[in-house]
Amino acid sequence: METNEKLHNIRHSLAHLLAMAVLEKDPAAKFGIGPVIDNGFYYDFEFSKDFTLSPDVLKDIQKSIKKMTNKDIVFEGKEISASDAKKMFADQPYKLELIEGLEKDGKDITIYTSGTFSDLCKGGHVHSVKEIDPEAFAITHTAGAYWKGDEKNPMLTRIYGLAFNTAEELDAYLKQQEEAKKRDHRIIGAQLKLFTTSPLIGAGLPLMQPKGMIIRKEIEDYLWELHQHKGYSRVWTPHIAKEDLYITSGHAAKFGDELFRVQGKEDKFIMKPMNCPHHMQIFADNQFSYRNMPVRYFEPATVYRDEKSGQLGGLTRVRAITQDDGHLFCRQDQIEEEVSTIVGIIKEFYTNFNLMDGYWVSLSVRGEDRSKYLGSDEVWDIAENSLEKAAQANKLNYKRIEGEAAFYGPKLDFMFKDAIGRPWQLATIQCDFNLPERFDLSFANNKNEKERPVVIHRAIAGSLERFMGIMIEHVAGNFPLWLSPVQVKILPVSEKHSEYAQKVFAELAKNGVRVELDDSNESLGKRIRVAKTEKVPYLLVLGDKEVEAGTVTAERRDGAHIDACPLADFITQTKKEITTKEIW
RNA sequence: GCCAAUGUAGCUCAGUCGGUAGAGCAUUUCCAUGGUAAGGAAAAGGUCACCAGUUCGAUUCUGGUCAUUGGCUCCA
Repeated sequence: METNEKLHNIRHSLAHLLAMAVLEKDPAAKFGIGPVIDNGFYYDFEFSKDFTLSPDVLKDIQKSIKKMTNKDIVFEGKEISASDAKKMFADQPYKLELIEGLEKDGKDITIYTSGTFSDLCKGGHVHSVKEIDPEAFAITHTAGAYWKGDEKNPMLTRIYGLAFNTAEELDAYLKQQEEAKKRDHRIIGAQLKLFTTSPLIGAGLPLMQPKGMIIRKEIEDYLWELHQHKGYSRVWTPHIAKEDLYITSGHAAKFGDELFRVQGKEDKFIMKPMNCPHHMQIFADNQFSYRNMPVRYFEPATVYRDEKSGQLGGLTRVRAITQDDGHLFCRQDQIEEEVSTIVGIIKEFYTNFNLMDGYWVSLSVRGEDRSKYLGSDEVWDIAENSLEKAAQANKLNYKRIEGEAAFYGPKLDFMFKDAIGRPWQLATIQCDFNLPERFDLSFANNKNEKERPVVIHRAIAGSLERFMGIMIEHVAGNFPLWLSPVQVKILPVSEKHSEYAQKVFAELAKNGVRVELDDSNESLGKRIRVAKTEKVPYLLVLGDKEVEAGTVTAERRDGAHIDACPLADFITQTKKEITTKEIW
């Protein structure tokens, strides 16, 4: 705890020093705020019009901060009146705004002085900047950031810095960042030829290469496998629909300029941004009774959203999103059981991908601004309570989060942590009393009256693109056998062994193993190297020994060896590992 | 969308203070028939992202567009 506090103080003090250094370069700079963040600190500035913050200037700033840490600069704090503070920061509009805010809230105003520089600040510094190790911090990069995080406000320039107790910790952090970069799904995706992009196709519209498509298809098939015996039916809906559909559903008003619009010869269409209204039309085509409920539809469907350009990247944020979408229509008294079934599917799915450790669930409910949501308080209360009960019944590690609900209903959002600890929102279960109302959906209850069904929206993987991107990074390209685009690669030692290699290849392929044969005109060492960089799970090197004995010699990606294994045994074992989705 | 950086061969990158470009890997062909992480040689490959402007001349300078990256904002 004490070391944490010290580190916090170092980072906070460095933010002050950063401001001091900036002041040397641009005496007329206006100051925003300079808080401590994970791994470091930042400070927001508005620079003079004629000042440019070049990379060289940034280096100079870092140099002058390092010099400061040699001096015995001491932080001294004192409480002052609002009027004094306003005088003191008369030429600092952002500071004035902060002072007025503090004054309004009746809070104390303190300033901290270090050398010739004073800043509005509630404290938490080192005593003297000499305590800061000049080798344990770095000014890293700049970015634009809206004042107070509101895009209506002016954009300031944010300077980021890293800071740790020791130079070793800084080094370790930088190394870890490098490791994370090697896992980047955009880099691995290009190396392993999983997907690509083209400026002619457009931003946020990645294309699946054959190898990427194998992974995607396996994930999709697995998802369907988890649903097909639980009462779900596959449906399919077109990619565009008339604008009226989304006016009725309320999505047109909600999504606004994020909708891709398609002008037909006569009608206005919209590229579907979600599938719910479509699935509701499928439901509406039937005369269901209470005996038929729940009715469950499943569709891995691509939807289109015109996300802001600056928001797009890789597979994790795209404009063509394929959801493993499902909607089920049920009676109110069935919600809890249905949610439990879905939770079961989610647990099985994520356990199999080794992602269950450290998960948590957000029970996302309405915020204070009720104008953002459809429907009455009464209906929302029922929906929120049903989800909470289901969360409790399933012993989910959940937290209630205000203001995170969908506009039509509350949700259970599942957060999972990947191999390097980054959290991702993936699965979601949403309870909806409102869209059925808008589309006037009904079934016949046991009194033969029309009753309104509840709709549960749910996605397990969330988006296939995003899930795939996360998986690539989670396993760093080392896919489990069942997901690997190439499961086994055969390398004949020389041309003499080609015939046997062909035979082994044919046997494996016949048994449904994804197998490649590399009999190219390259040295064996070269072909092994290529196979390793492709992260192929099993490598079979076949030479005189194997031909003679009719066996295979395999090396597993993790280094395990299988020597002189009869071909039939290798096939049986590989097939078993594939069907059980074994992870090693 | 906003702030900024970047864009040279399929990939990773040199280079040109304005006179139309080069390496390694990959590709193709030939030689070598190789037992666990790069055998050798040759060839081919570029409208220097795109479009304007300045200039005798632009890959290089200026402006715009597109794309990518890092942030901010957003993510039903």
